[in-house]
Amino acid sequence: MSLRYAMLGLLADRPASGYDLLQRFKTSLSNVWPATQSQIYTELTKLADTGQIAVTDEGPRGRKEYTITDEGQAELRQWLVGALPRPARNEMLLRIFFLGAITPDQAREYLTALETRAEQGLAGLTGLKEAVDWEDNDFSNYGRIAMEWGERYFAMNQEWAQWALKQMPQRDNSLGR
Amino acid sequence: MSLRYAMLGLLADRPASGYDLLQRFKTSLSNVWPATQSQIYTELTKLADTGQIAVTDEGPRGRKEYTITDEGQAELRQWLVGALPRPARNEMLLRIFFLGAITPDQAREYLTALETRAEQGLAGLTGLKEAVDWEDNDFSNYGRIAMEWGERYFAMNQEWAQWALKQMPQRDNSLGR
DNA sequence: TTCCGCATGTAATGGGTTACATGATTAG
DNA sequence: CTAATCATGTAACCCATTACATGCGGAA
Repeated sequence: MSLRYAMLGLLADRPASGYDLLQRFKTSLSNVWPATQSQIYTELTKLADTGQIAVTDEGPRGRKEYTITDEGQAELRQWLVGALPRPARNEMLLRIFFLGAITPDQAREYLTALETRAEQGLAGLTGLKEAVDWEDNDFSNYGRIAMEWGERYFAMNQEWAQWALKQMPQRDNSLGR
Repeated sequence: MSLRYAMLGLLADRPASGYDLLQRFKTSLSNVWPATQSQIYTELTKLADTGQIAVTDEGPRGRKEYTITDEGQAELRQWLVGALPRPARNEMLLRIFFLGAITPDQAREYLTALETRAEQGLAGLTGLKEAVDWEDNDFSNYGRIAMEWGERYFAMNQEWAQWALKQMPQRDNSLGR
């Protein structure tokens, strides 16, 4: 349901083709709202049918460049000021609840993997932060705020995973699975 | 896809009917993996068909109590030691990217609402922590670890929202929408 | 006897993923 | 000429949500 708004949001920043949008989803939005090629083109057609975007240019290879319309802008704004989204499912946490079904060694492996991922995620974000050329516009400014969330999120996860490992019974020398 | 494992996980803890599972989803798992009544009953039928759970008792009003089978246990364990789940979509963050489409005042409202929710979420968890009677078994132990994640998560969100509000241009006195 | 809670099931719709399918341009 | 990239579109399947639909049992 939010895919359409993600697309409207990107098109509000600047006009783009389906292919362009796909690239932007792969880079800046991949961690936040992944979208497939299939989905993007299907949704573009729907949005054009309902008049929220319009083809404003055509290029080689059937390229169609879409621009957001006033109706689309209004729709986007309505979404942004609407009720808070309810938090999504969390598979990573769900697994935690059931770790009693595997051995403590295996459970520790899981927590260690989470710690590693958090560490790498943080490193990745730090790299990205330097790679991006931050401009002085809304999109960049709010992008930085989103990135700050990501950094804090990864840091929190790393610390939590370390804490959780300390809660576990240490060193299980039993053999076999 | 994870719903089946959530159900297997609960049934690994103890046998239950669809109705029982529904209650447990509503209480302990609602923040982590919400599930509807409809979904639970449909999935119970599938799991029974594939032999991962079995009806081990029947009660009044057509009540069927299900127990996890060895095959179900194996399936659950395989999920738990499998590849790390990829992080889910984050609508709350997605909105951040596009806040430039609304006024700074409206954007601040959004951030304030996030802060409030984090604060309340933290309070709710603290209350829950005291309400639950923590036993000395795996399910309780890992439940505590999951709860700790929740506390840290809400705290992080609250601090981040406060930080984000400080980044915003202060006090916009312009009129109009 | 009446209401609440227990208890189960199905159907329609929408969104997401994977796979299938095709073809034009451009750079080397 | 050939490979990589640009570029779009469709179909099948699965999962989740909402709504519909029914009925028993126990307590007041």
